[in-house]
Amino acid sequence: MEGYDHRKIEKKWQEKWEHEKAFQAKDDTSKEKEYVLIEFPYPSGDGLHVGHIRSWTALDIVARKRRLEGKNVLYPIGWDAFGLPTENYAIKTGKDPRVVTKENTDIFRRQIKSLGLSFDWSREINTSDPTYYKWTQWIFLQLYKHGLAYKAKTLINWCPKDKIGLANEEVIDGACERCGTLVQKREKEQWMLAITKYAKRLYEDLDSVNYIEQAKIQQRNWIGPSEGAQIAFPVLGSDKKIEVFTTRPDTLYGATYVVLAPEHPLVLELAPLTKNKGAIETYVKATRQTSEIERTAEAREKTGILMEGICAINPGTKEAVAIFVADYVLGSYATGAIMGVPHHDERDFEFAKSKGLPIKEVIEALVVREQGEDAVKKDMPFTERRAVVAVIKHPSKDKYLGVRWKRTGWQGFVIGGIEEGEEAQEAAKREVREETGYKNIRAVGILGGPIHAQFYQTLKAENRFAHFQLVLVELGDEEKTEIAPEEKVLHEFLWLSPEKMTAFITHRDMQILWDRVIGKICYSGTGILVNSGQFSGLQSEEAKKKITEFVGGVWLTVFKLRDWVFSRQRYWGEPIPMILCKKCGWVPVPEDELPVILPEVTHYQPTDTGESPLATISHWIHTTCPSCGGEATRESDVMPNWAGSSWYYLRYCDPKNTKEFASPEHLKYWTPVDWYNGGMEHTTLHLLYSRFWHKFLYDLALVPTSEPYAKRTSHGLILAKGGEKMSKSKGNVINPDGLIERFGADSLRLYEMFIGPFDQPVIWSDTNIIGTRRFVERAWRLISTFTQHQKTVMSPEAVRMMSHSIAKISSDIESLKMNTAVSQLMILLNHLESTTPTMQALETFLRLLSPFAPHVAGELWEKMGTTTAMEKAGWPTTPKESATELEVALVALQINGKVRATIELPLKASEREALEKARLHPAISPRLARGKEVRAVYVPGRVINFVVSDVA
RNA sequence: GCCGGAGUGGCGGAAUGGCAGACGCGCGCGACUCAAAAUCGCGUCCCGCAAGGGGUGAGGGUUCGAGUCCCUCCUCCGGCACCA
Repeated sequence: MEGYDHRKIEKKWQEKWEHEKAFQAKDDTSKEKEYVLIEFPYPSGDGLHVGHIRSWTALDIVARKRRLEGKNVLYPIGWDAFGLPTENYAIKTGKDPRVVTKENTDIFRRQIKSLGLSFDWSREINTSDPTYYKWTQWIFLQLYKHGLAYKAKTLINWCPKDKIGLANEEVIDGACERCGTLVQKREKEQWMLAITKYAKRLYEDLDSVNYIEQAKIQQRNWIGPSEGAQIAFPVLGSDKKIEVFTTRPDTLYGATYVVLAPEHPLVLELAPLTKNKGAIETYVKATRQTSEIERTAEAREKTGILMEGICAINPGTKEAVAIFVADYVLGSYATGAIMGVPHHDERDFEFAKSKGLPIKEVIEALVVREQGEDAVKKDMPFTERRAVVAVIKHPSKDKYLGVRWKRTGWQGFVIGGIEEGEEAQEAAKREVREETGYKNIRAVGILGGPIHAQFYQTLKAENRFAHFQLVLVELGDEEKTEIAPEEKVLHEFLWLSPEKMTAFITHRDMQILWDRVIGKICYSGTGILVNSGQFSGLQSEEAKKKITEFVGGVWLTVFKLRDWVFSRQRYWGEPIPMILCKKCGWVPVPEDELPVILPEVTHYQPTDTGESPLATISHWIHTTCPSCGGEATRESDVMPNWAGSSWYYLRYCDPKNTKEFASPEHLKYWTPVDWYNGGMEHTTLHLLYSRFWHKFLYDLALVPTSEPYAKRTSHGLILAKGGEKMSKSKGNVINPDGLIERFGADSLRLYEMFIGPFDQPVIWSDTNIIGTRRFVERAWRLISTFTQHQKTVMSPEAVRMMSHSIAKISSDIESLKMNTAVSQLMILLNHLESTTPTMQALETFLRLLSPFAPHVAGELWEKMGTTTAMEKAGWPTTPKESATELEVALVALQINGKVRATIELPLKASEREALEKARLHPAISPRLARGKEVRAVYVPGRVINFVVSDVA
């Protein structure tokens, strides 16, 4: 027997696949296609990461299975080559980024091939290749021509030491990634892409795609729609209006001030009308210099400045309200201005308190019970009741009396109805005496206004509409009188500290009242309007629309999503194909002059002014205007590295096309991507950006589908020891080359699939790879010693094992449960080893193994001397009429849910037969005899459970 | 704070509401060997000699039966975070 030599075998098969172009996708539209995609890598100097292997092997298994199933598979690879690390390396070494990229992609290509990944190398693309970025620039021009690319002033991250603009991902905890200097904000004109125009569609169309739920949720949160009203507050003595956005127009009558964001244009317009213009301008300036960490620091006190001498009119109350400028209001969200409603918004409450502004209650809480046995019954009238809630303070300690109702589990306070003509305080005293027996009530006071609750009163079988008044009761001492016995059994009492009480309370209405006792006055929920003119008495939902209408406001949806800052003051990216003419303004480069080639430079350092190194190349920068022929300059900013990756999956369909980014025929055949796997870290940037570009191209009828990816899955990260991310700087990166050399690509592939649930993060460990290596060796030993003397007919047990394995592995691959698929392969091999397998069984095993460990499977297949080529043999399927008809199964016998024995029973056994047999079992019959059998449950093929009372 | 995900042996982890710990790593014992490695066999949740009992972050609930479903809470991880 020849030993298993992974080096020899893997080299042989990799050469064979390369030579035969085994994985080239044919543009053969007569065959059913499958487009399987992984995120193309950034070719960093670190080489391939074990994390790449996890994702790519999983989809390689999918691609290989699809080929065996007869599909025409496109599984492409390329390079997302533009980007910061290469540029930073170039700055440090002076080496041309093109050369660095070439070196790195060579390393990646060699490593990928050594893993036996079945990529179609004939479609390899590179985003930094002019034949590729020509089309990236072309798409940008289309965006510009359709009004989706525009220039705007934005704040960029500026490192004052390196004198360089930083991308968000280079800012770590508010400091420059390289030198640690605190990052400042600097204003700069930048190209922007109007992704917000697509916000609604990007949000709604998530319903039409098969993404993992978490990715959908994250994108939805990121896009962040929010419905509300835009309401104008006129500025007194001026024709200006402050437009605020609010989701709670029902609280308008409680708006006691308005706030403008420091960036709001009205700030500078209104400042001259104020008495403190200078101070306002100083505040605005100061905000801009505040660093990111300071601004977002936790528990930071809200700052702001009053615009003295001017005020606005609350369109509801018609009263004058103060105008503030404060940086807790964001300039980039909604209208950049808010109305301050301190009583019903936590942030406004905090601000109003620090500025001494009026706090006005306009909503009384209404809690509607919607689930559980006391949920409001629809179509049933309400009976109204007034009630008191008595919060009783301990005579000496800082404790309050908690009440637990034994029957329902309701936990709260002493509570009771107010009788006809009774005062709330009187009612509270009476209830406290009756329920608790406390005699010496020292003080009683009403705390705040009423709150309301709607629920179903189970005892009386009616819908209740209760109005609670909170009464605070202090005791003189702990002396008690005996209470009525029928009261006594109803509840128990506990003295609780304020913290314990917060956890003790079970119902929301009681929680709201308790909040008042511990000083939380602000209530941000909905309820019934008060102090709101003609709207008083309405409920929040109804009042929202009515008040908006009354003050001439607009009901609309705003999004958290911001437009995409598309400029980078860098070198290693696609030049933005725009020209600034002194006469004509911004003029796009004519399409027939594309690509605008990224010129070679001598140094890659950005300039002191923060402009791209391109700005210093005068022969490139100075050009003529395509429109008027006059003097003009090129845009020196480049695109972000999200640009090339926003459409690369389209280029794979037709990578050599010089006339179009891809031909309509090829796109029609190959798109959409059927299965796209990538990291969760790309959910809100890359994935959203490419959906945006795709939808834009769809609107121009250049792509056939409205969504690029039909299905999206995600792999969990592979972490280094201690749960840290692997990075070169921490020196904890695992180089796969050594593992492939020692254990072989097949063992490594199997190990990465076996390491844990595919979608969860795992911590890398070197020791366990020995397990999959042993598995491969055992398969090798078993099959390479195979002789023709083997049995030719499978035992029923073998048939069962085989069909179960086929079904399990097939479905596990589809749901990326690769760890249990490998486990099943191991179980199957264990079985084959312990029996005398048939040739057919061994062949099926190899076909199941081949997507996971293609080299060794191919070699053993060949060794078996099978006449059909493995690719032709196809993916195994379970025989239609399997042996399940006759099957017997192990059935657990339980007494009161506890397993006492196991017996073999035919699947088809009737309940009577099964129970009869079970009752006779030595572990069962004595136990049945000792008690009284109440009932028996029979689940065929699974379990028999005897419910026995009074078992001794 | 808000939105997700996860808590199961020494470790990675299995388990359509139906025999908890599959499969693998590690460990222990044995076989082979002069010996070791490799390989093979057996064992390996906890308490107990055993019979038996206990056990899936904690506490309740639903069910004949709960790791799995419901409620309350704790811990860890990820994302967002003054979004009006």
